[in-house]
Amino acid sequence: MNAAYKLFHEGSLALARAEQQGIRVDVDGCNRKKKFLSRKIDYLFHKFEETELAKVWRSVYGTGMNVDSNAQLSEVLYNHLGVTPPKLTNSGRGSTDEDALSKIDMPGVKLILDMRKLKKIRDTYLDQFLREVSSDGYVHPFFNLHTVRTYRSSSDSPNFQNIPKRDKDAMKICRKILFPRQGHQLLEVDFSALEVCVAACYHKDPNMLKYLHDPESDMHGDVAYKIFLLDDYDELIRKAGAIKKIKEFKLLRNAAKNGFVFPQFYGDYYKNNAYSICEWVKLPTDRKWKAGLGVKLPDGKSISEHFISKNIKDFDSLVEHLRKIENEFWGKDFKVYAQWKEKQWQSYLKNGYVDMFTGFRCSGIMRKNETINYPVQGAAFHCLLWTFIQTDKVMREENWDTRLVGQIHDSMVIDVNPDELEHVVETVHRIATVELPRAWDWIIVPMNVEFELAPVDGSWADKKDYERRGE
DNA sequence: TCGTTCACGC
DNA sequence: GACGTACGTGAACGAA
Repeated sequence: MNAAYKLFHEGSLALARAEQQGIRVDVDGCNRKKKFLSRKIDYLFHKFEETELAKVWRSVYGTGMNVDSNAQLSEVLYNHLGVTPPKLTNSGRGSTDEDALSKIDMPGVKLILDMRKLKKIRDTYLDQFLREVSSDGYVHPFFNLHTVRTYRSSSDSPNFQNIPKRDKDAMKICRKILFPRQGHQLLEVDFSALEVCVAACYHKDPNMLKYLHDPESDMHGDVAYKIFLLDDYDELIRKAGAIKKIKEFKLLRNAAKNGFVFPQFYGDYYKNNAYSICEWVKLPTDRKWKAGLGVKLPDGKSISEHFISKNIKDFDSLVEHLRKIENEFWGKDFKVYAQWKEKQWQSYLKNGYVDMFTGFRCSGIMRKNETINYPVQGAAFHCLLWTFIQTDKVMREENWDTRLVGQIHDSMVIDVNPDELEHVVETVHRIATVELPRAWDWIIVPMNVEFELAPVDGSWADKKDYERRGE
């Protein structure tokens, strides 16, 4: 049987068993949270009605005024109140997304943003759970393998793959409602840097392989050194143990990782990176910098003062700085990676398709970045799916009481019987890190997984890092 | 009903 | 020298 077909056939059966199992919802808690949010939204709306923005809005639209209408908000803000749009939508009017509104210093605008956050939680997530919960108190999210161009999965009814995580308040409200079966606990298993690992299997860049093979090395930290010119702090960083430990450096490392490295891998370029980096370190992009702006370094010095001392005095010189780093990134540090990207594109232009390691083929009209990203994104998910299938198989063969309940592209969620916890963890760890690379010889880098565990009868919001025994 | 905008995940 | 993140689901609006 064709390998790609077999993976998806077995995958859909394993995912169907997870769907059938489902996740317990605290319906009463969900309703209470909804009421609480509605009261808060009402309160914010009353406060909003006192603002100048609301008064002008009502004078323009009368009884037709609708606070949920972005078209109306855009009209009032940019055409009646004379605010200059910080950015435009695709169709050319002033944008009202969070990024744009957060740049406008008006009390009414702030209240709109606050209301939006709460409405998102209530109307997208809580309503979805209440609508989809079955009479036994469980939701059964669908996991589809037939909807996505890259041969990843999708999820719906309810969507289990976009529940808030980064925003801690939203995370708690939404995840405190999701539970395992009585007497069980939720375990989440995450592949570390899965897409980076799979990409490295395609391009085989020697420098990237070195990073992935050496657990002591730190690519994001190294890039942070370059972007923020941290040589002066070298001794401090090494003495304290790591750039990952001191919170000021940790922020710079995150800025480098999420503002430069990952966007670069996905095909973004230095100017966007400069905006993103400025957002991370809280530097203005529209005026000359002076000492005292932005985040602080551990010695109390501001990032702006530090940049200025390195002759980076404003946004434009940061753009120029990042342009050089980008050139070095692809021209020197990851030259072989860059060559693979070009080869991949040329191969698509010649053949009209690109293939994945896992036997899938993407064809049709693609842009350059897509020919590069699709095979990586797809094959990365297939690593998770293979692990999911094997775990499901062992679960049934050994008659576990534990059940797989969901999957989020590079992680899986398991409803565990506490008596079986250690065995489950060891089994999943073995399948993901030993059996997977053995089954697929194209995997030429070490595979790693991390575990998070919630207490018995705890919610999905209560998960904490979990160390395997002997680690 | 469908396109657009917005917001959440990886 | 210019160009320039990928993949989804779902809610709400508003025009057709």
